[in-house]
Parts: sequence; C-alpha cells; structure tokens
Amino acid sequence: MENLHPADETQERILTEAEILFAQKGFRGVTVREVTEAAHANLASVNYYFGSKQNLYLEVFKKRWLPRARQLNQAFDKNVAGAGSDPPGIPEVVEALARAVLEEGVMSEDERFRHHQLMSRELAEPSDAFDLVIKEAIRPMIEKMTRYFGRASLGRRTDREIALCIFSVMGMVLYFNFARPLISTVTGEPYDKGFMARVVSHIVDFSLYGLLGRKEDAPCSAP
Amino acid sequence: MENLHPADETQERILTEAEILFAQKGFRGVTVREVTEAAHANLASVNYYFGSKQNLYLEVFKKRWLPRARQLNQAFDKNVAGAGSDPPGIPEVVEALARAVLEEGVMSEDERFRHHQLMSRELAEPSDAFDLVIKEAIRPMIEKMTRYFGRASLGRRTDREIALCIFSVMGMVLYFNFARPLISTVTGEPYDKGFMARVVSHIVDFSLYGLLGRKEDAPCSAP
DNA sequence: GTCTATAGCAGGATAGAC
DNA sequence: GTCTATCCTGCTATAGAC
Repeated sequence: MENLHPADETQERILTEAEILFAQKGFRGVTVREVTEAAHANLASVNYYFGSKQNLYLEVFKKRWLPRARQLNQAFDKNVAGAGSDPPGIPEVVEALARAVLEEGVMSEDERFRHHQLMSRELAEPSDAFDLVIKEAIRPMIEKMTRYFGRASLGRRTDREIALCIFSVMGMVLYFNFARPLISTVTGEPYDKGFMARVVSHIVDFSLYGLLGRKEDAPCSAP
Repeated sequence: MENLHPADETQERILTEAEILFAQKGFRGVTVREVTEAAHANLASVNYYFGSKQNLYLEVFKKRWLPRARQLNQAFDKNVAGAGSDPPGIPEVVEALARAVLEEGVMSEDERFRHHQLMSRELAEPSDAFDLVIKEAIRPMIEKMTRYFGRASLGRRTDREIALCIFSVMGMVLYFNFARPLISTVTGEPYDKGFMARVVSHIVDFSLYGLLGRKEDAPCSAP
C-alpha cells in the first residue's frame, strides 16, 4: 500500500514551510516544531531528512533561494536584451534591474518578498548561508553591473564609485521590501500592485536623476 | 558602608549592555543571563528593575534610543541652519541629513551603528517599540523634510512622491549600515572613517543627481 | 537591594517501536 | 520512512535567604 506522504514530498513540504517561516521570523525565531506542524510532518522528520535545524536552514538556501536568485539573474539579462539598445545604456540597465527584482514576473509577489527577506537577514547577520549568497548570487550580479556601467562609461566614475552606486540601488530596493511595516504605516497606503508599480518607476527615476538632475519633464510616477 | 553597585548604577549598566546585545542579535537572540553577566549584575536583577525581558527591551528604546534620536534630529537642524542659505535648498537639506545620520558628530561611530541597528530591526519586525520609534522619531523627521522639500518646490513632485524620495534616502543610509558584512566583503575595504566619509559624499551626490543627471551638465531645477 | 536556588517550561535532538 | 515518547539543555521568572 502506498504511503500518504512519500519521503521526497515530505522533504519538499518541509523546505517550503521552513522557508516561509525563516523569512518571517529568522532562524532563531522559528522552532522545529513550528516547521513540522506547518508541513504536516512529524517532529522527528527535520532531523531525519536534514540532520539538524541549522542544516535545514542551509538547505533552504541551496534548494530554494539559489535557484530563484538565478531566475532573477536571467530575468535581468532578458530585460536588458529586450530593451533593444546595444550596448545598453544606464537607463536600460537600471530599469531592467528594478523590473527583475521588484516586479511580478517569474515569481509571485509573496515569493519575491520572501526571497528578499531571507537575503536581507543574511546580509545583516551572516550565518552559514552568507558565503553562498555572496558567491553565487550577489557577486556575479555586481560584476555584471560593473561591466555594464563601465561599458557605458558612467560619468568619470571609478570602479569603486560604481560599486557604491550599485549598493545604493540595491539598498533602495531592499529597503522598500524590508521596511514595509514602516512604509505602509507612514504613507497609509496598502502594499499592493499599484503601489509597487509606483515604487519601481520611482526607483528607476531616482537612481538615474536623483532629486535635482531630472531630465526635462521627467517620466516619474503619474497619479 | 556604601554599596559597591548602587541601584541606579546597576540599572544603567543593564541598560547599556542590553542595548549593545539587542542591537547585535535582536530580542530573541539575547538571553537575560547574557545581559546580566555583561553588566556584572545578578541574574535576577533584570526582573527586579524592569519586570521582564520584554520590558527591558522597551526601556532601552525609551531611555537610550529616543534621546539619541532627538540628538540626531537637533544635529540635523543645526546642520541645516549652519548651511547659511535661507530658505535652505535641497542640497543643503540632504547634506545636513547625511552628515547628522552618518558622520561622527554628537555620538561615536559604535553608538551610531547600534542606533541604526536597533531601528532597522524594529522597522523590519515591529514589536512594542515600533510605535514609539515611528511617532517620536521617524514621523517628525519625515514631516520636517517634507516641509523643507516642499518649500524648495522639489520639481513638480507631489507629497506622495516626496515621501518616496525620503524613503529612498533613508534606505541608502540604513543599508550602508546594516549591510556592512556584505559591503566590506565585496569591496574588501575596512569600514573606517575614510570609507564612511566617501559614503556620505556619495549618498549626497547620488541623492541629488543620480547616475546620470550630474551637476555639470544637467541643471533643471534651481540649486 | 542583592543573591542563590529552583520552579516551570520550551526547545533540539534521539531512541526505538511499528 | 514515520511516529511517539523522552532526554537534556537552557531559558524566563520568582521565592526567599541575607
């Protein structure tokens, strides 16, 4: 007779629920009991499949986070290529990035939110997964953008200045994710699709022209 | 005979060490044992003076975080006033903000770092202290900046767009603090005074002119 | 006010039946 | 592979001696 929950499916369910909970409350904030209950699995299953809670956390990054990071990376490439201009200019690259990272595309709004939450936690308080995040996802992305920006000869900026610019853009992007409680409290607006769309075009506009140096009659967010 | 550790001093020591630890590891990551040991106080003293761990956390915000937030706020005002121009322009306001928040002034580098760490944690995962942070520190600051920016008639931006701009600047500022592990790993540079000075001028420049609209070639609104 | 001792509980991990 | 029962550690909070 077949089992109701075959092994590999149980593993998958645990990974799924673990990721949701780790993103919400961080490693320390989550208990193994919580995870297994959410996954409708037995308390012992985490240790059976993953050896320890710590290793489950790492596996969430290896099996779930990393593939999505690569998806985003590909979406970015596709967006840049889709913009047409060759070589792509700064506006095209920045918009491609913001779209890939913030807009509903390959993954759902919730999934993307979790993705950034998990990453933000690692960036602020590194653990086992930090190296993996840096080496496999962030550094390649930064190198790619440095090449784009360098090729477009970004003002007379040095590589070091370009790195600061990239961090600034990343900072805005992540901030609009992790500070959601602040932002919706202060603006009084719901964090919905419409708001996100305004955030994306704001970030593009702000990154390109800042507060003062706007293109005449700039695009910015409409309503 | 006088006591070696009078009551009020013990309270103060506990607050001091608690703040350091909460900033480093968050509420859940810190144990009462850790705090009392660091403060050279008894395990029972946290409950004696503060009632509970949760309330100790809240008191750290009331007694330590808030006064410093007000100091930063005053430093900001002073910087704006010191810039001379009346009414102050956008560049003056942005620079005054970045200086107040990032540069070594009223408080030490470590102290400022802790301050932002504590705040970032609340912004991402609100607890009891969230309302206090918003009402007493962030909202007043945002309102003040909205007035400055509005008075300087920032392009033809609406209040809603101005709010997004303010969040963007805040996002960069906080990101350069909380993502230190990432930034020093990727740049390979130490997070010292020299680096921070470059970060401040980068943030000012980036906020004002973005990637493209630099001073020399893109005057649109009045400086 | 300070300290020791401990109650009382939650958590991660494991042994062993099925 | 799955599940129950349990061990053991480490936590917050408190009682009560000094």
